[in-house]
Amino acid sequence: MATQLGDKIRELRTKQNLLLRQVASKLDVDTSIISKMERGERPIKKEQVATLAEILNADKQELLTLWLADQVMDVIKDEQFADEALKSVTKKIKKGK
Amino acid sequence: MATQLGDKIRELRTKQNLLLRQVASKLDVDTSIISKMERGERPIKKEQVATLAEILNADKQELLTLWLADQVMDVIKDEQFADEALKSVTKKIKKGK
DNA sequence: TATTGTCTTGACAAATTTTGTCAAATATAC
DNA sequence: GTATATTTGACAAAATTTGTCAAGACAATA
Repeated sequence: MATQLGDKIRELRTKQNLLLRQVASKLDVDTSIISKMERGERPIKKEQVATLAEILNADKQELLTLWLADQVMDVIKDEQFADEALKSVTKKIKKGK
Repeated sequence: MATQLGDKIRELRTKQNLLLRQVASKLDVDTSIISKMERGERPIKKEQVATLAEILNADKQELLTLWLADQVMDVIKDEQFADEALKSVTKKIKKGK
């Protein structure tokens, strides 16, 4: 249930002594949503990742990569042939597309 | 837009001289749905893949892997950091999960 | 060209899922 | 204890997905 990006955001936020409420207002969502995002209970929108990077002074590219990894993980978790499918996709994107 | 699984299904179906209508009735969906599935215009449900394998005398595992690869591809297509995210996920599932 | 059979397309409403909002419950600090 | 911060769950609104259907396009054949 936990996500890489959620964990990272919580880590960044607490290290900077920011309250959920403070991040929430800047992101323009309810406090409960941020709480759930950090704990992987609610998905984080891609556009929100960029905003979060600004709020938390983090590297946008790094957060976006974590976000994408979470998306992929969500699809392959509990899947028997995950490794083979991942290999196939990796190969495919390496050539051009 | 095209999918690996859709292409495979069409290939299997036509090689066996089966009509959309025939596959549709066995799968219990409208003809138009199969048409769209084959061309990647409609997603294929995981449960349907198993049924399709039976109908088309194909290897269930192979089709399921194609299905999963399509799911992953759907998430990472157009993504700038796809390669890095895939690498990260691959590493993560290799150690136990 | 008309006819027949196959496949494709688009529109539509029903069903499902996702989303935000809110209040109450819980936890943490003082 | 009080006060502040976070979590939880319920709920309706909004958005997306789903199946159904009829009409259109296409191909072969007479």
